[in-house]
Amino acid sequence: MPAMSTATRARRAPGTPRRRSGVTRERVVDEALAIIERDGVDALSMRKLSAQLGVVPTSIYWHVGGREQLLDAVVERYTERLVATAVRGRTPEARLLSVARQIRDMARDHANLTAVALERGLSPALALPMQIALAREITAAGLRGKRAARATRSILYVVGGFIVLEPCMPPAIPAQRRSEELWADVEDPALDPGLIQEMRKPAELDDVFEHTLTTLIASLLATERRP
Amino acid sequence: MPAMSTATRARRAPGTPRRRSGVTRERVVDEALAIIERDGVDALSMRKLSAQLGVVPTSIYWHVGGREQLLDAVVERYTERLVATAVRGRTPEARLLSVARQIRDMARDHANLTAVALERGLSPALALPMQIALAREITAAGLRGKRAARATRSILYVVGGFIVLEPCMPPAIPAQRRSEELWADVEDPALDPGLIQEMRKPAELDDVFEHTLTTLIASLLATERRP
DNA sequence: GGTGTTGTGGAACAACGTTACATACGCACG
DNA sequence: CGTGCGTATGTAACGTTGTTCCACAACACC
Repeated sequence: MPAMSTATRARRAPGTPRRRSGVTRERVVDEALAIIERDGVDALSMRKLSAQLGVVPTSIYWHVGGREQLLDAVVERYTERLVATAVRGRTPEARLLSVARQIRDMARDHANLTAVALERGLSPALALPMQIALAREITAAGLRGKRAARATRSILYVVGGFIVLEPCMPPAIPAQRRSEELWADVEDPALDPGLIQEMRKPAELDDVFEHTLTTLIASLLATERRP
Repeated sequence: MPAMSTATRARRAPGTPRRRSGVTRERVVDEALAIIERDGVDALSMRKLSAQLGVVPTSIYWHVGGREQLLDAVVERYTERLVATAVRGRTPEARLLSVARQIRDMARDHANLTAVALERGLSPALALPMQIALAREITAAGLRGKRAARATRSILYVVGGFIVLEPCMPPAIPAQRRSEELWADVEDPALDPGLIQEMRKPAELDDVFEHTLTTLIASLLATERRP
């Protein structure tokens, strides 16, 4: 079996599918990717996938080595498809925020695939282009060396955190008490009443994202640039 | 079947186990929690669990309603066990950082349970005490109303992000190229060479956490307090 | 003692990932 | 033109999973 990611398909010129079934490793991975993107990882069953390709399960076991390796291949293919878009903004702060938003939007547009990629820990390869995009703006902002690296990682991890956190948030998972409702019962003299009142309103994740990153970026650039 | 979380166990005084098998809803949930905490969610199978309790699977299906509801019960029980520890530090910044660290450490000490809780979206109930702890320090720092709420959520979400992000990081998942290795091939004139050099060293998540939160907290308090 | 709720056990269903084995195809070589 | 070998597919099965149906024992209560 070929099975290996960048496989040497034996003594065969690469990219020649042939054979009567028409099922290629390419097609298997593509179909799997489509299924995952549409219905999530759990919806991907080797049997259904093979049926959808009009073959018996063992065939796709021959092309890709197993479910795990198939998922790896899907993530790999997904990574290849990601393209960088233009960075907007004039000030370094605005440009960094723009990159951060892009990363988050991209992850959100393919939530199911992002989940798989993160679950399998293939995030580094997936995140490298974004790291570079961030690092560019940070360099442009005047940060150097260790301080620049720390700023890059700070922003990257905070953005990544929001991405991974999103599927865990109430709107995504109903049938449980939301944070706002829990705050309704809170009475604490050590807490500002106005704060409590605000916490009882539902949290808009987008707003928190914007506010957090604006604050963080400003601070990273300011603190590090001056001394 | 009782099945419901806060169940009315029919006409029976609450807390009287009886019956010859000795298997109670309590014991089932406890055992499930122990298994998950030790070996992760995937290691929890209804059959193994029942075998470990010396019963046939249908029994535990009677006590808890099914796997999903069992997991909910486990998370609920886990939430009850969480206790707040003392907050350290003199300045508001130090105290906030202390709370943030505590939240992260707590999640890390029970990584498997935290993962389940987040996966099932029961984070709000789990995070409420921590939200309150944060809100207290923020109130003490002088922030009020909407600004205080935004600061609370910013810190909470960043901490939560680091928690959820941790299992996705390279050390947790080997057998793939780490971020540092990928940076080895990066050559970009728009990037500070010192930055690239630093990015080639492995990232210490703890350091990033400390640096990010120190920066963020300082900025949240400073920006909001002055005007 | 009968009666009914409260549990337990046995057996089975459907679906899953995966494997061992046999078989058909198609190209390359003699 | 035939033959062989690697390539690709099909058949059948194993072991595991969550879950349900049904029968039956144990206890509480009237």
